[in-house]
Amino acid sequence: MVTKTQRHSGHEHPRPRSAAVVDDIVSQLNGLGYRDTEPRRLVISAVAAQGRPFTAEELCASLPCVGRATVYRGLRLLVDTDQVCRVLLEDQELRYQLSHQGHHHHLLCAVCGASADLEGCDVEEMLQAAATAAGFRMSGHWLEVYGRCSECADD
Amino acid sequence: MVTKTQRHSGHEHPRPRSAAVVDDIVSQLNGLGYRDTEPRRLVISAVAAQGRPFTAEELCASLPCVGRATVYRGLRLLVDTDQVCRVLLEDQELRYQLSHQGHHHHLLCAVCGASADLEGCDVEEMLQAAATAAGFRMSGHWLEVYGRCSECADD
DNA sequence: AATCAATTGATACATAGTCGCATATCCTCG
DNA sequence: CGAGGATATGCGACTATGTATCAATTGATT
Repeated sequence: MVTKTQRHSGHEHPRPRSAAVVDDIVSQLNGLGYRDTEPRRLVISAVAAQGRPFTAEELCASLPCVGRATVYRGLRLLVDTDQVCRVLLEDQELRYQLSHQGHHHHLLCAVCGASADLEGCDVEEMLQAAATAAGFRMSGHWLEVYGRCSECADD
Repeated sequence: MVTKTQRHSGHEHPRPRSAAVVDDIVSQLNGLGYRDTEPRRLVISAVAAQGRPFTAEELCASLPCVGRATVYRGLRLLVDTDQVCRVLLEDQELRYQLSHQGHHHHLLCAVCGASADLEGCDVEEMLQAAATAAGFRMSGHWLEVYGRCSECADD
């Protein structure tokens, strides 16, 4: 377990993290013409508070004061604006996660559910080449990698 | 046992293979202890007759004489025994397709829905290395590649 | 042919998500 | 500051995709 509740002295990071994340997202949405509403903020907050990939229903459950449809709408908005990305588990279950912007892939731990970004992996060119060889013009791809994280690796 | 005589005339006749495919699948299932039933054969036949990735409901629709639950059960059995594989479209729609056995990936045409197997693409090692670097022990992955096939490539 | 577990079909249920619409809320403008 | 109108919310019904239940049927084995 790497993340702990950071009781931070306020020196190195001038702002409390999740609140800043929420503000940031809200202002981005604002720039796109979406209003800053109470339920929306609650949804974003809840999303930012999740430690690992979560399901839409989990999100609903964590927001008993917000209507289910509103949670779903908020989540959809976040996905559509690339603030949140979808993660597909090995058993086909669809989960969501705060996006670390830009195109990337996920490493998913089958045991604890943790997710890590796959760094330094450039499959793009390889896929491009293979697609071209098959007469396709590639426009995108979807990749998920499954395994066990270092903490769950011990059998 | 039905031994359908395979009339094969020279080349480019991609057609009357389906009966043989059905027999082959049925006998494989047989070897695993599953019965050879009429509805099951109908499902397998319908699967083999599909020209491209199909949805479960499409399959149901093409089999009005077979109960919906039976179609779903048959499809699940085929997936579980690796006779059929799942294909995830760009918009997250789940489709199915006769499997060409062994681990492989699909190239999916966004226009006509055709699918081709991705040959000569070995992402495995690359992913393995990246996963290891992140402290993961990789156990599997899921990859779909999207684009346009040669016939739909014309702009 | 008799047996009996596997299979089927109908229907109910489960899960994930969307839609319509009346009401409430934000935000811009005067 | 206080409308007014567009946007968003909440509710509940609805869709889509799939699974569970269970009585009735069927296929393989004897």
